[in-house]
Amino acid sequence: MGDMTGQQFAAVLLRLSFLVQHGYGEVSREHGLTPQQAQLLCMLLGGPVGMAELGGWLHLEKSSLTGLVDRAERRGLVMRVRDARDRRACQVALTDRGTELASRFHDHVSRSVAGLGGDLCAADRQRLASTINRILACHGVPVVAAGRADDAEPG
Amino acid sequence: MGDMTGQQFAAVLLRLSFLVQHGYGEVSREHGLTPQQAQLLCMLLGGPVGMAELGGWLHLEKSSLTGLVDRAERRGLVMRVRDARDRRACQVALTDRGTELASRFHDHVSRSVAGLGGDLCAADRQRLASTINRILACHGVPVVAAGRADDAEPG
DNA sequence: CCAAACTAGTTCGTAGTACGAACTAGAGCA
DNA sequence: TGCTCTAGTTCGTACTACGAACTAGTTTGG
Repeated sequence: MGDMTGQQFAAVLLRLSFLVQHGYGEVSREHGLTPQQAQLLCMLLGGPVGMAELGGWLHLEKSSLTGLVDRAERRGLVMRVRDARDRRACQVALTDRGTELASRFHDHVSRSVAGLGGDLCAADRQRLASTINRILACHGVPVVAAGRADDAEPG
Repeated sequence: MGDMTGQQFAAVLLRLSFLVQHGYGEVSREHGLTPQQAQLLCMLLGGPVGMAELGGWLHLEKSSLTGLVDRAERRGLVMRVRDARDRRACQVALTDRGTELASRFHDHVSRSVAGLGGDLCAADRQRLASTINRILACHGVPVVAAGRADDAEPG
């Protein structure tokens, strides 16, 4: 149990990440969403966002985002709001139905993912979270999923 | 810094997982692979595996796996080996080219993901890994990615 | 021994994801 | 006014994933 190779460390992170993603996908599916659509909705929970910014958050090319938003719009979950200042640009906003679905999804997926660490004691969870937060901070993760850089400052 | 809500805990795990997946996708791309193809190749690094088992590991329906293996086979990365015992079944094995690519990818992605925790001290990395391992063990993660349940017993 | 039931994997149709190149339209500046 | 830049869309291609229906082998029960 002495030193750990980088490979071992990486393998652990990768496995956790695949586990979390799998859970995310399952919950999405239960809500009739693809993981990408679910992530989009969660990004919008804090209010309307421009296409360009959204593309940055999701690491998507603009053409990919157009398609994602198109499909969500067709389903009545989001709408494009033309920007009055710059008539080329538009903001993407949740519809009422989208807001409700996004909230339910966010709630459900949070519970589900939090449940993964169910058998850790509070101290372990706290330590885990704070170490991970240190990693995230170093890699400029302002927002990734399930409710942007939300109003929760753990530290 | 007292108690942490489940939501906060979940958000941290989700962000880490999206960060790791993003890195995984980038490295895949640099090797001319999709993340799915890369994961498939890594699963095969330990030797040929039957379609059914592979589907379980990757959480894929059999028809999805057929397609994934088809495309990898077309690219000359894997091949189907008919099972002599049960002539319905087949094992998927890496070709020489596939083995080389998989090894290079695995090496690269391991370095890249391990690098995410670069500014943690050895003790922190060790503690992080062992806590995550506890989570993984409780959720029966025998193998997820980047080199199955490999010959490395960290504890 | 042979038919019925079962299993491994494939095929097909559909929907969604993601990209890059080419394009439209509006904004901004000389 | 014209030139350039930028926001987003369109289009064509490749890939992902699913379920239903199917093929071909295996196993089981009469």
